[in-house]
Amino acid sequence: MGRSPCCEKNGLNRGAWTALEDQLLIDYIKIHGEGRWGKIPKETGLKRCGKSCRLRWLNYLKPDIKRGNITQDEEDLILRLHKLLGNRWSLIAGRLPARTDNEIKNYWNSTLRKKVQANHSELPNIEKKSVKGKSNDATPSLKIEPCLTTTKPTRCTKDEELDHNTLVEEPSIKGVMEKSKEANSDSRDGLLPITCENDMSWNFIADLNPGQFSLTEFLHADFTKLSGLNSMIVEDCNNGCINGSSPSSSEEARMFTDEMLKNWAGDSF
DNA sequence: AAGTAGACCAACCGCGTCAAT
DNA sequence: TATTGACGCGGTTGGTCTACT
Repeated sequence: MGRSPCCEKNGLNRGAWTALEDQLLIDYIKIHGEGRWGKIPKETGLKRCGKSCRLRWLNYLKPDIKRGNITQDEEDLILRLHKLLGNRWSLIAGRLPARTDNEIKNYWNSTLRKKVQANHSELPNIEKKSVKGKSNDATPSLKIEPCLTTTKPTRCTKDEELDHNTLVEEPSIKGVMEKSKEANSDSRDGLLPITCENDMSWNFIADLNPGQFSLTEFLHADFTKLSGLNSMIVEDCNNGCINGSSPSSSEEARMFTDEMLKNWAGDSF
């Protein structure tokens, strides 16, 4: 289907927003609330497209946004969530109160990725694999891919939401395991083996209600139920799921180390 | 002081999805 | 059922600042 441009580009301002533009947008949203972004340029006289207005509001003007000074706790959480969810910035941001997906994405790209790469370079057997058909050169390009990378987000359809709600109401590990088995049984397109990387059943973690947990609650959440998942991951990964390579030991294959689970679960683990 | 490289981050772009018609 | 507009997302770009030579 054809796709029309989001807005007429002629005559629109581009680049940094001015204080006046910000004020116009704030005033409009104060009166009319969020949404109907397409109407904003027409009704306020702003020479910006609706998309720009939305982005500006969500990332900078919204009153409850916290900017800069990402704490150690937040950084730890971003690292864990990124390992869990991949580049699903909006989901990660949903677990970090008052942080935007754009800020987290930028922070990851500018700061955390390097840290992760530095850490991985100290672990010679993990992820540092040569590209098929090419030998490692002197400066191998280290592409750190999270276990659950999905380059494009998948949204919940209504059916999936139903599923998700069931899981939330009855968050038993059994249900999760069965869901995982179902996912394993219908190999997508008949091509992809179900792996840590493409197993959509992990969305049950990704799709916990945003705002359901505060940062502190998330960090202190009861992750003991994940121990069952952890063993599944070990099983899957021992079958060679991590980016197609076989981990050298089951310990390396585990998404969550015992220490991580212990940390997350607290003393009750 | 001038030039350059790298880091940071705000904003833009293209695409997938949803909902209304 | 097909079409269309709007929204939301992740990836990318480009401007600005800072450190270094």
